[in-house]
Amino acid sequence: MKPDRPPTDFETLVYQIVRTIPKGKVSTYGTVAKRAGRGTARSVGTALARNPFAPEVPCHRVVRADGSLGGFNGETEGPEMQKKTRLLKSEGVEVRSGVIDLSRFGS
DNA sequence: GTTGTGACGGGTC
DNA sequence: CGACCCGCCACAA
Repeated sequence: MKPDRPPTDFETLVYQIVRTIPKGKVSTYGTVAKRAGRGTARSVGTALARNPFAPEVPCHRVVRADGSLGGFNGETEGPEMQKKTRLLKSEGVEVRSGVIDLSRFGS
């Protein structure tokens, strides 16, 4: 199991930015990093991985730069669609083969 | 202070 | 196309 650790300033900053993502849209780790003005996609991914505010911070709205879902949920075309992907679609994001059209949903 | 890891990104093979 | 490599920054040991 992964022991919980108190979030640092950088992580809190990332959570705050991700939390501002409008429904039906998605952002990328690189974009969030740019918004944070600190770190890069690597650090943002690590921060979201430790996201202690699961329902509060829509980490599922954050995807990779290529439109791939990322580590939170990769395979969507299986017999049972993952919850996060389904939720993403519920938000109005078109997820095709585990890939999102950033051309339309990239905030 | 140094090393290793990670929900990434872009480039190269 | 996919697979592989290096570089990036933040965090833990």
